[in-house]
Amino acid sequence: MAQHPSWRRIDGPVSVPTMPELPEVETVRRMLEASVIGRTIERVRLSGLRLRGVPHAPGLAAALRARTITTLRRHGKYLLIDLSGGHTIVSHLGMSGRWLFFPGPGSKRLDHVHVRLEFADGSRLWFQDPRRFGMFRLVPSDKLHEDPSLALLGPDPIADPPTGRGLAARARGLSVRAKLFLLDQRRIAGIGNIYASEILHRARVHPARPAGSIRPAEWTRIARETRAVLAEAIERMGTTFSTYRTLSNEPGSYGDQLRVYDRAGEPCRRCAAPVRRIVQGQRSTFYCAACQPLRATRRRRD
DNA sequence: ATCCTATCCTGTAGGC
DNA sequence: TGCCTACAGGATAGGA
Repeated sequence: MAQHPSWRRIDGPVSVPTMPELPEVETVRRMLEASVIGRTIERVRLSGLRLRGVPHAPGLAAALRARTITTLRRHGKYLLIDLSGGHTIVSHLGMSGRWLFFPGPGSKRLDHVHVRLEFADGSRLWFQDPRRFGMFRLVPSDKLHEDPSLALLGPDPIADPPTGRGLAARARGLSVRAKLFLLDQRRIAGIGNIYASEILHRARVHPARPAGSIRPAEWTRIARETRAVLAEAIERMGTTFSTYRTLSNEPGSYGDQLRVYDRAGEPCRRCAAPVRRIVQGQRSTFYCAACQPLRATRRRRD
């Protein structure tokens, strides 16, 4: 995959696109990797507000201080920031979380910043999250597998690309609907509401199909489109809606590629039938009734 | 096993 | 122009 220019080291204030699903978190990971590896935390300021309804652990600031960032990893939508001394920051962007990196010293007035890390050279890394659905926790690195949020996660589809055979095996006998199957982080980690609709549209599988009724050839398409959609979205630095943009940071451009998401009533890009919106699990699903029949039909080519 | 609802939150868009 | 309300959704707990 071609190295995107924005993944190089950044010289201006940096933040990253949302809405955060796997491709957006991977974009964050790559951008931070280019900026913060090897930096040592000198000062820590916390907002004191709860994230995801949970207060910061006592001693969090002290535990972060004097630690050096060694590695940035990702599993699904979780970003893992390894520190010297054997601890790892487990972070999740929730709905509105953002990481911001400022290469130089200075002060900036900004609302909803919950964690401010200042490095020895004056550069700064901030975690901002207006809606506070996000997560920022420090966990012993050797206990990550016991972490309640991480322990149950399914395979990451980038590290461990799904196959039709594998998905079909996991879906055998299940009545859960296709869209909710893809959304369930215990089955596959990283697919959110936008990409679930996109994957099923490209795979031509109706979102309300019971997972156990989906045929092997259809699972093969779902697996292939999962890999393709995620790879293309990462290439384009994710999906960004118009509200989000910063000075030196391009927004993700995958939004231009969306075929059904948020396009209710607009023509399907494949067959021009109007895109439909339904609600599954209290959230919107978008699909094309013509391209994604509710009943499996015989097709010329799969 | 699965479904449903509620919870946590604020910014945005729509109606009037 | 401003006020009000509905809506957006990731993870998770609890009840059916």
